[in-house]
Amino acid sequence: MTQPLYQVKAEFFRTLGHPARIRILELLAERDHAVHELLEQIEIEQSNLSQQLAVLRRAGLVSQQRAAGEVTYTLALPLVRDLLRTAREVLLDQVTGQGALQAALRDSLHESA
Amino acid sequence: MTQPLYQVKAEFFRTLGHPARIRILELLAERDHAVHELLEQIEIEQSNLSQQLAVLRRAGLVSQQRAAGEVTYTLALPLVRDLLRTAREVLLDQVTGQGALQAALRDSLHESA
DNA sequence: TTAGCACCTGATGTTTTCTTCAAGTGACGA
DNA sequence: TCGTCACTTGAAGAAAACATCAGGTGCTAA
Repeated sequence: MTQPLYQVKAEFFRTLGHPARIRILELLAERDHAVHELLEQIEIEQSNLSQQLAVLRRAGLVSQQRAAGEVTYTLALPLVRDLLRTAREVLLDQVTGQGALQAALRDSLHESA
Repeated sequence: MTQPLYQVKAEFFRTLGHPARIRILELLAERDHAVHELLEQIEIEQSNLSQQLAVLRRAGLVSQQRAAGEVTYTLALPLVRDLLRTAREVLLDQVTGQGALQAALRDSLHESA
């Protein structure tokens, strides 16, 4: 019944691996949002948004609460903010090519190049 | 031609969203590994491993170098180590239920509960 | 130059994920 | 109670990702 750890991790990352879901999480990282607010920011159909929110709910990444006739979503795991920030850093690193540069530098320490 | 940022991010996370690829990255986070070494640790077929390595290569997450008749893979972006660590923290947070607890605590600061 | 090891690639059938549509629920005001 | 607003759910076809197989490349050593 217990899944291997690397499978849980993979599933977790796959949950983040969707444009709409990333946008949702980034918006929620700023502040809580009602569904209709998310809908304004993200150009997908309402029912599709609901589906994606359901995926995030099932994964335990967001939680919802109903109030004043609207449903508001919250980031269930505050640490996700850090994860998103780190991911941005990785992508920045990749884009500026510093990744390759650092690797080359590191190699030059124990190669004769 | 230029893809929206959230799509790039989603693609990035999707690349991490596979059990074998996660294992590869975690092994490479420890130290460089030759393909046959990876094969010993991960229970998939050789050709499948190659496919997954190709995915990681295309995504720019790993790089390969040939030496002494074997191909060795390296983590191309050192920051990926941090990302994997943060992801572990998030999952730990989720599992211990501290996510919900922290959220409740945070809420209790500006609600009257 | 041939053999063999280490690894990569392309094609193919299968599973999974996505999007969309249609129908459904639940709270609230008229 | 009826309608409506805000949102969710289920089903189904389309698209993407996977695993596997067969064949291929490149290096090394005999």
